[in-house]
Amino acid sequence: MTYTSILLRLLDERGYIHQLTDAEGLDSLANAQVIPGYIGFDATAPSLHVGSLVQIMLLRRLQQAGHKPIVLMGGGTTKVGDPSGKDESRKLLTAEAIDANIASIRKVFERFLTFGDGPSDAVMVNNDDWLSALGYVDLLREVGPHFTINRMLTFDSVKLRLEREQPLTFLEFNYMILQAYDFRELALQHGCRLQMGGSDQWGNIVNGIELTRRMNGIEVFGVTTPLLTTADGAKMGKTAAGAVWLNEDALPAWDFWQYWRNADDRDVGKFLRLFTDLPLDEIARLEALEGSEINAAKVVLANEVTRLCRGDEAAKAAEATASATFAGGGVGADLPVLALPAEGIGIIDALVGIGFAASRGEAKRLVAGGGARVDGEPVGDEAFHIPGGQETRISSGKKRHGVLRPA
RNA sequence: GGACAGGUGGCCGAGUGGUUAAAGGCAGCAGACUGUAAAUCUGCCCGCGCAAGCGUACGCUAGUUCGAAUCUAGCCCUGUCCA
Repeated sequence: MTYTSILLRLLDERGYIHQLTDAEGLDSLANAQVIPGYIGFDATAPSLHVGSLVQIMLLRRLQQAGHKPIVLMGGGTTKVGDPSGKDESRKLLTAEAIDANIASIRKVFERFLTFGDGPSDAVMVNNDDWLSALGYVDLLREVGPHFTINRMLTFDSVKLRLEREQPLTFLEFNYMILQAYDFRELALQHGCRLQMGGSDQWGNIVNGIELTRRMNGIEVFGVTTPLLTTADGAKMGKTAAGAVWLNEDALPAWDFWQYWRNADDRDVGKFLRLFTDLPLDEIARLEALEGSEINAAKVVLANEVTRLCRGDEAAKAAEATASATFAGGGVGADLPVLALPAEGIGIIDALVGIGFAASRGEAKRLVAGGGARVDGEPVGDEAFHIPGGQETRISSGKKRHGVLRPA
């Protein structure tokens, strides 16, 4: 359908919409009022990673369209221990750890959203505030009658596990009820009318909509985003170094920038639309670049995403490092640095010390395989000694570079 | 509580007494080709050691054996069915 509201047009043309519960209803509501809308986030780690970036940008778009983003932190659900990660039971986090995680995660949201008291200013809430106060019997009486086991069993999240004969605990089974309860609570407390989330959240969102209507007669809406994978089918956000964290202290800006710079050709347009504020005609131009020219578009992508998430300076520094390192064959300021002792250092120790190899064995294999370079020259001898006294460039493969600098 | 089937390296999954640091696949790393892309081909892929080798490792704990991922007992966990 053709949307008339600024919000849905914006979301549609930039590729955020996978499913809508009631497109027309939401469209006309968006024309009529400022919609408070929320997305829930985990508080299991001190930083979110790239996998959550679509949702964060979605809240940003909501605000750009004049509506009110609500960031729901799952402090209460995290307390129980998020069971969604298959069979391994996670360590339960202490309340203090969860609060610290939330504070840390908030720093990233402050870059993407404007917080405050105004009508379209963002707010952050914690479901611990209401979930922890719930009594079990009260919850059962209040919410229990609105869910049938029959229907709960039909949800994909449940059905798949049963079909595969994988464990599904009662805790997990109840998770959807708590999430549904969140939506109703936000509708009452904040006038929230919209929940957004990944496509895997569809069931939970629908439950929340049902529950809110049944208990309070309020009509609320849901939007899901497509499941984001890279063009070769992998989940987003994994690299050699591990997850691509959004927080600066969890992943240096240089590595963050590199992640985007190395995007698959086929993903460039999609990423530009989802993760940057560039106008669509500009994106269309960049996306149309062919052959090696697309690399220019990747640099723009890396710059823009890094700027949003880490700030302008970080983005500029990363780009400068990239051109010095790759185009100039020199060393950029953002590269990792290892102190070079006056007497020099062995190649193996250097590789391990700077973090290019996790163990000495791995470093040796790297050297044996021809992947280790010193000042651009391949080193094939694991006994190779790097002399001290002068700044030296060390590399693992063609992409990971570092600097040995005299102490 | 009972019967049966299971628990193997980041993941999946072979392996029923020595030749098993454990097939194969996926993921990952590196090389070649390129454009810091993809695809393809090649090599690597527990730790320490230059090496011989040593240390860890097949749910946990005790045993049998010259020798165990493989056999025995107990325990823990998961699934299916029964109560």
